[in-house]
Amino acid sequence: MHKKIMYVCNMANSKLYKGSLTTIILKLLNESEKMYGYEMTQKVKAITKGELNITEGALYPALHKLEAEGLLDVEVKKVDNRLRKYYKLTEKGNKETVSKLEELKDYIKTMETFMNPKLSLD
Amino acid sequence: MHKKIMYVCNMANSKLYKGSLTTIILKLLNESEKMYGYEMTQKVKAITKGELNITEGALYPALHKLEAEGLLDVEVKKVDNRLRKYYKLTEKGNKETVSKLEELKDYIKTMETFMNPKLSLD
DNA sequence: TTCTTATGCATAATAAACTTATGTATTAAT
DNA sequence: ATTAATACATAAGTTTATTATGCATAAGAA
Repeated sequence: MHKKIMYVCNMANSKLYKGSLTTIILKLLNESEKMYGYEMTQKVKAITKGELNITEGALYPALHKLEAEGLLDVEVKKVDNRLRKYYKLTEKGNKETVSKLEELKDYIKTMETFMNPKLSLD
Repeated sequence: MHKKIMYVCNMANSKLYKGSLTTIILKLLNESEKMYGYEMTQKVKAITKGELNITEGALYPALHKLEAEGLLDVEVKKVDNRLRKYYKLTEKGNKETVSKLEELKDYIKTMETFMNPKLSLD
């Protein structure tokens, strides 16, 4: 291994508020039917124009956890002599996706209410 | 102590995305000039109509940390024979408030972009 | 052809930021 | 008289991320 610093460009980081990652994964799979881990990191980067960077150290354990909870199914494939683990939502996963998306929407609405309060409650 | 279960009504919880609390505190002090801890928990509850409940176990350590970082100043007062620790923003705290609010706005914008992508990037 | 970057997975150590569960103490309400 | 509200605090444990590695193949640049 001749790796020196493989993390050079960490770009003033992307502040992932803890708790969002699971929702992000579920949302991706809700749209794409099936995806593999690396693909998710690239897609998130593309959609958010580089503002959100999912680290692999967070992503893979999160995927394993979701699988263990029965929210995801896995299917391993070999492409170009490299492994890919394709994940897709189970039925349980679909339900959880709905509630997680609802939860995020509520959170955003709440925080916006908080940031721009309509009436002062002093 | 005759305390049995003081946490009974935990109300389907309030999902505070980790990382938001500091921003919330700074925003409160940015508007109210000076506040004490318990007052913050009540105000947040009121503004968000009970959707956000700051727990004391999170709040007080957070306040101590912000003070240690020089973002807050403290002034202890005795009201009705009970202590109150009034916090207010320092100059450094004012600057941090601006950047934290900016950061939250960016996060919300990014997540909205992610939830409602304008163009499909498949 | 050799080095680097990109693709693709994984995990251990650490840190941050919470929740949960307590503890103390005074005042107000039932 | 007991409970609820006000007001602080902290320790233990959990969750969830970052940082730092590790392995392996393929593609591209030097």
